[in-house]
Amino acid sequence: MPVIEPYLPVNRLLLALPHKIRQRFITDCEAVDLAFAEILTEPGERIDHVYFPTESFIALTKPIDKRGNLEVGFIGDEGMLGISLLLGVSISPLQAVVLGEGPALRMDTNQFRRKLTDIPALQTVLQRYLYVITEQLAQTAVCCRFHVVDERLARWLLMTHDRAHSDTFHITHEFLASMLGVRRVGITKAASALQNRELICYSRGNIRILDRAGLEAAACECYASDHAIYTRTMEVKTDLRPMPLHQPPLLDQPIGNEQCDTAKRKKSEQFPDITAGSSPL
Amino acid sequence: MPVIEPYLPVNRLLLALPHKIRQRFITDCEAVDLAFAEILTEPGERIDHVYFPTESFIALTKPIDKRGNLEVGFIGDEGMLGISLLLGVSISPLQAVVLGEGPALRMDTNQFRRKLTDIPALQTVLQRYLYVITEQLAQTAVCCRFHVVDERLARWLLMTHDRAHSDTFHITHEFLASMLGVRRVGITKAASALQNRELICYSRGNIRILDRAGLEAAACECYASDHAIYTRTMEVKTDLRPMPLHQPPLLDQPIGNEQCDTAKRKKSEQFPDITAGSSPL
DNA sequence: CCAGTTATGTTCGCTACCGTCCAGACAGAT
DNA sequence: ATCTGTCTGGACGGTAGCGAACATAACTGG
Repeated sequence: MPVIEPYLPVNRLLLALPHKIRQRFITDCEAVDLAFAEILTEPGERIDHVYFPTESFIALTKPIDKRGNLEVGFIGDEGMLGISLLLGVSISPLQAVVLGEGPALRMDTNQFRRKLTDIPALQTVLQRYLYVITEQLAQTAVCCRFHVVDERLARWLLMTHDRAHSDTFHITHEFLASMLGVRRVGITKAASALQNRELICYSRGNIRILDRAGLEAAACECYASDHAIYTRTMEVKTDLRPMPLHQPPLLDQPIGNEQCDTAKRKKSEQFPDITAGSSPL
Repeated sequence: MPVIEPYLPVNRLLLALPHKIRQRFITDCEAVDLAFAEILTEPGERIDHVYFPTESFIALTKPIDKRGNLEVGFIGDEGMLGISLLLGVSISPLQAVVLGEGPALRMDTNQFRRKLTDIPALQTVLQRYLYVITEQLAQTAVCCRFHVVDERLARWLLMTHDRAHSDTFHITHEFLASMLGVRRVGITKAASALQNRELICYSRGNIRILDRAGLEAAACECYASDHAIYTRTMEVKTDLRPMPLHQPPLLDQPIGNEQCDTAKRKKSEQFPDITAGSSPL
């Protein structure tokens, strides 16, 4: 029984904008449909558009010496792709690949930079979002070092569930393996374990979340950490009118591609689903 | 024969400032001496001061469920501690612990925020620096996942060498183990291997770099990546007069502590020592 | 110079994951 | 109905790192 929450298909970062400005911003965006496995940015290449997923979601991955990739970040309707423009750098640091097909809003880089200048509240919310991203990167490093595949897989499934707006989604073991930086067999084994515990069921790439609370218990504490940091940082109700600062000249010289705790939470209500429309920033 | 480069003991980020402004900035700082193993910030706590190391250097670490720490970032005279203030967040995301004792410049948080508003060039250079940090976090995640202790140790020694302004420094195996997130035994083994190859020599915490080029060959490509990203991002000669933007309200509510390829480079001259005074931003 | 502390070296069995290969199972196309 | 490609499951030996314990060695302060 898939329980699909009623929600507004809008990016939640944009909910921080005053209503009229938000409407204007959205109409200035182009509505696009992202296709599964589509690559939106490559590391070292120029960013042409920023993306605000609404029902789609995106993985940020870092390629590594022929041994495959490692996912280091998730972007769903709680985030955006292209945040480095906030720092005046229009070169993508990472690869961005579409994990969940669906609609997104996108905007031309130059227009986005003008919006940043014009809309203080946008800048504020994106600065906080960037802070969250850096926290998540550090969390990912720790997770990769200390946690076993089973826990990491559970975390991954939860993060996907949060952004998929559905209890089912399509991801093969092979794909999962490249996200987590392990062998496909490792995923098969870990996924079997989760299936035996009746937390998920899957077949030929179709995954269904059966027991979300159980999955949260099976995941490492990194999931809870990420969640806590997001809500703590983004949901602070402060006035979004800032003091004047400056915007730097854009750094956009394309470069080569050569670049290379929480105590275990007891109950799921400690982690309100960030996909629920319940918590506007 | 330790070769100590002649250099100006000033933080290199500040070299991006026009001379007079830089002098004023430095006189507005407090000169402090950092002691080994001193903890400057704890995750989740308020940032009181920002630090610009000149001859000291600092590790950014993330504590993890009782299994110890993991270092996710280095701060020497090429960087600063407290960069999250640039995003309007005065809560430290990470723990900062002094690795190399020595002098640093520090400034009160509020004064620093005023400086950010007043000095466009400062904001610009720090935005780029933050971009570099995020890249390094992603690199660290990948490194932790894919590379063996020997390579990671070599990388760590190189990064320390870059910031220590000396061929010798003091770090015990125990301490190193907590930085790399491995057992002390693992460090002992890896360090013995490096010593047998006559790349380093050490005794009771005193480490001396004997063969820097050899160490670079022994390290994973992450070292080269980090280096390349730093120089690419920071050394672009652009005009540092920006367009007007805004500064957000400060987010400073303290929170609990519960939070939890480059082709292998052939020659060392591809990696000019970033500690050399040679490359002002 | 002895005793206590700190730093390093070594060993044991154990586990998670590796690289590789093969086998079955299912879905859609011909 | 067979074929073909995709997806999943299982098995092989090999290795890096774990946890725990113990053994030196060097420095430190009486």
